[in-house]
Amino acid sequence: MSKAPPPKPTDSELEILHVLWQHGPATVRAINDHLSLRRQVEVGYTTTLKILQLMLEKALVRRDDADRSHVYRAAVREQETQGLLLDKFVDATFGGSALKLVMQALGSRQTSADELAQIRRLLNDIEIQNSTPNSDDDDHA
Amino acid sequence: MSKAPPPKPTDSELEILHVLWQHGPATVRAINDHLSLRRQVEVGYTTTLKILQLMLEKALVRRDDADRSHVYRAAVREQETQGLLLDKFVDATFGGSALKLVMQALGSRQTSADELAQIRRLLNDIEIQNSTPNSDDDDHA
DNA sequence: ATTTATCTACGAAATAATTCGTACTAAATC
DNA sequence: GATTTAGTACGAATTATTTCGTAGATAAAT
Repeated sequence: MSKAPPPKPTDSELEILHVLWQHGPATVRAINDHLSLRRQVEVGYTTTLKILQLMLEKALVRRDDADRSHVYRAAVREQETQGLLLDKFVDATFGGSALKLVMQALGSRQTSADELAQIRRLLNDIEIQNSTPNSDDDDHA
Repeated sequence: MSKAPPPKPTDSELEILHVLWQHGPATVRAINDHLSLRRQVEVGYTTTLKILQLMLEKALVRRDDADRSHVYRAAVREQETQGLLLDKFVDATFGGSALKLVMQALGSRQTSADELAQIRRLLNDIEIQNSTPNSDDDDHA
């Protein structure tokens, strides 16, 4: 055995992952600049560097150290990571019920007609898939 | 100024709140028993006690210390607390887009026909409200 | 009346996350 | 070539969270 799955990123790590997902591979300097923009208080350069080094150990990022300025890039996918975090969050906050989460998200918040339409479309897709055990594997009654 | 809103509960605190929301006011002993059931490793009694004492300071719970065994009860509502946590989570994980969260929650997970129906009903309600600006404030009946 | 059990209070260790300072190295500039 | 600039590495302080041990008090049991 060799590959443990990458662990859940912390808040700071997630913030960095967002930058990498959005802008692609980047140097510490570039990442730090992005972080400092989206904050009220600037982040210290070595703080960002340190977190990236820890993320490297955790295999959340990879780095290219061919040049003096190392270039970091995300080693985990956005959707997968969000899904992982979502699972934990649903368990901890909504006792594992994704339905409750969705109801809360939609109910206690302003949702535009356009967004509602997108969700309806998704619901339709899901129902089609549920009622169409199209090929080999799936539920059999 | 006097009332700061109660802060975001930590994971352990949230676990205790779940017990209180579900079972109502309870002693440390009773809470600790519930926690120990839902775990692989038992929780130390004084651990639970300590967390409850911290929660009291944070105003997340109240306590009745008339008897020797103090009785604790939640001081924050389930929905409000979940909403608070949800907001933070949506910001940190989905860049503030509740839509992305809902799509992810519904898309990457098995959702039953019954649940889908409930969500549809909710969507209908929301659209009715959106298209019916009946009056500025609709609170209190 | 002792002893035992149960409870609260509190100090403090262990762990994790965040932050930054300092040392060192290498490139760029003068 | 010397100095300034920009980078990495790493130790360590700080803060938050979780955990538990121990002391002291009170009730219950013997």
